[in-house]
Amino acid sequence: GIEHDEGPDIGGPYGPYTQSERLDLYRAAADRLLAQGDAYECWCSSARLDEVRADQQRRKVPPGYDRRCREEAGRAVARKEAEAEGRSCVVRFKTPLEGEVSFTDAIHGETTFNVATLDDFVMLKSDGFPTYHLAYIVDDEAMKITHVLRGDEWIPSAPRHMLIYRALGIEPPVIAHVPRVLGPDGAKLSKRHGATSVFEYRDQGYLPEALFNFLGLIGWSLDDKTEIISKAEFIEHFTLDRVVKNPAVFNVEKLQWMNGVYIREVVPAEELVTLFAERLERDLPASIARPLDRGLVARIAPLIRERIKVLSEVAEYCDFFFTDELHYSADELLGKAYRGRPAEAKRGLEEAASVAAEAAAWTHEGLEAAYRALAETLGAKAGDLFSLVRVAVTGKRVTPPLFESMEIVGRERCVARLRAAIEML
RNA sequence: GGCGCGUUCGUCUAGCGGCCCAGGACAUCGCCCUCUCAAGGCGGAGAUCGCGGGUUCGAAUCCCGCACGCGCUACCA
Repeated sequence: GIEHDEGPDIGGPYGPYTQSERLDLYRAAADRLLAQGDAYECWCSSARLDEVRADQQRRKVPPGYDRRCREEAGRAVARKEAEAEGRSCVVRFKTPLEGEVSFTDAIHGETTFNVATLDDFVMLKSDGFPTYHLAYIVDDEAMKITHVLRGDEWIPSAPRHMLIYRALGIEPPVIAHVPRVLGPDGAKLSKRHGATSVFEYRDQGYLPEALFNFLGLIGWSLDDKTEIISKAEFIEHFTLDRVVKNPAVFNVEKLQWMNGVYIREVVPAEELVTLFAERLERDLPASIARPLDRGLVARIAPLIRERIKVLSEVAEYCDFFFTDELHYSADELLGKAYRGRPAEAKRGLEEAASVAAEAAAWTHEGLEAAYRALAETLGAKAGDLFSLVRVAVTGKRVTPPLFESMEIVGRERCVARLRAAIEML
């Protein structure tokens, strides 16, 4: 539910938005830097670069480009080799050999780096495409971007960016490095932990609003107690200075709880009916005719909305409303209460069927009263009798409230199902 | 190897010098409610605020050092 204002897919006033269509812009910026003496062409082969790196590693020396092409002499040699081999060059930034760069991060505050630890990084690749460092700065300037928010793994690159901004005479935008979201094991989110894509959460039945709320509260908080917050409130209150600096572990259990809250308390009833109907049409056995009866779904919704946390649970909770094909065993039917006493169970079911057949009004209140009375005359515990009826009518031991369910299933089908249970015993 | 970032209950977080022998939420445990399951109500357990020094009458909050974790160190982003 996060919408962007412009982009390659929806257009906008600052296109083109595709990098391959903006190559001239990057080239122009690189040329300007070249002309100013803030950049130089590097003709070194990747094979040589690999060697240099391997050697540095061996000598336990900080890795980085050895600047052979930084001076005219070295560059001439490299160029000759390259041209003989038909290779072209890259453009590297000519990082000052000493001094400091500092910038203010909206979350981390003022940070200063010693430029001596920076090497001469590539800005324009030999295929004419820019690296991220050049690309985002050129694009953001052209597209009038005001804020750059990115993962904090980018912090070490920021001083390079400051050097480019300075050389290009661009006023840097607000920059903020946000902490990252980790998997339960403290490592970065990956397939191992299941869902790494928002679509997986959508498929499991998490609502966009809930996921938005949850993600919004990872690394940011409104105060010391707010947990449920709408997108509108979020937009109204969000400030970068309340973003935390430390990484967060993705707590799926809390997401689950929050999704449950949205299902039972936040999403409007009519909307929920649509959501449930769509989900049921997808999850219920193909043998059940589509489209599903929305009126029926609407009656069921209030019964299950407070018992599920994710939409994927809906079908297993209420399939018996849609089909008469119930699958349960005699063991399940008898349960603990009637184990070894099928005759008693049978008697109870027979009486229950009569009560159902003869009940004056087919309402859950009336049914409940009648069944409580029946339990008493049978000398059975109400709960035990109800469980018996529950399995007979729904095919399972865990269901929405029994009498409300029976009211919806209807008298005829309930009686038929009770008789089927008796038959089975 | 170098550079950088981070460190409050299991997890997400509040806290920005005294209101904190640290508050809320999820999870967990117990009780209540109850036709099952949930939901709900009440209550409990759970953090020597990474460690060690300072500064101060007073530090989770300020300063320094260390430890640990993570990141970056590509003609990737």
